[in-house]
Amino acid sequence: MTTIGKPTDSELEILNILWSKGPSTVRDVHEVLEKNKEAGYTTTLKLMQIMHEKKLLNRDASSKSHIYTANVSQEKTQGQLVKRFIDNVFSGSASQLVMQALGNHKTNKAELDEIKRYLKEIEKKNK
Amino acid sequence: MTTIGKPTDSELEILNILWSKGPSTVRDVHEVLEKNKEAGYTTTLKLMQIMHEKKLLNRDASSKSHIYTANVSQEKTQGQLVKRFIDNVFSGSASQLVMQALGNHKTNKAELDEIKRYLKEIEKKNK
DNA sequence: TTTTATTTACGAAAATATTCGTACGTTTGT
DNA sequence: ACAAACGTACGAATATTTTCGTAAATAAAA
Repeated sequence: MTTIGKPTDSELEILNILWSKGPSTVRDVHEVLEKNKEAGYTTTLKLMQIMHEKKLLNRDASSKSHIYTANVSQEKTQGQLVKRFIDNVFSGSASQLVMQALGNHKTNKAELDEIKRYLKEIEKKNK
Repeated sequence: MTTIGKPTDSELEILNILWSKGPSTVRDVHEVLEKNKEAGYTTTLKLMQIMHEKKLLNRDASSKSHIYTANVSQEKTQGQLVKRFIDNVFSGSASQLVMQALGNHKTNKAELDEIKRYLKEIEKKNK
């Protein structure tokens, strides 16, 4: 298994767009990015080219406007990022992260219920 | 209130040491760092000097070996990092982060119990 | 066809983070 | 007093990430 380096913040923004919108051109992605921040078109282009070199993205170059797709799964990437984050910030303690996340973010009832359901599932499996 | 920029990974390593060991000299910190990775002494020194400039650290320069302490609280810093992380990686959904964290990290029973207790507390407050 | 717009490729500047060498002062040991 | 060890200050080299200008190719419009 080849371990892919941590995507940078900018790369993650692009991955998020591709995960949510599916196959997209540079312009598609750029238009979404522009909603939230100033950015030049060639900047987005360059980033996506680099991500393609790094195998973070696939591209179909058969038409003039190349079409990019994420080449890493959202779940797996999130998992890697969470693991690293827990190690860096909470010395490896997942429960500390969980409590910090629940404490500061005013979580609503629906979310809490979902988490409780999830906890029960885990406990069932652990038996 | 002055918002302090996100500490880099290296800075976070140093903060973690200071949070756990309390007031320390550069050498103290450096010896801990060395256990986990190659690092030159002046590199650690420089980092801590920069962190002092940025007001991340306090220092007492009254003795020859300056004594540094963290100038940001662990809880608050972790909170800021968690918030940013949730925004960047989970589009603001704390519960998604929680489930991802619980799912991948094989959490043991003691930790799960602690989390359940914590959930109950939150629910009580929300009433 | 000629011009205009769109897109890729590419190099390099700018910004940020990390690492280290060296000078110089202070303390410690001989 | 002298040398060795230790510590800070500081500039600069590296590395990494982000940004953008410009040229060349292709497509679309006039």
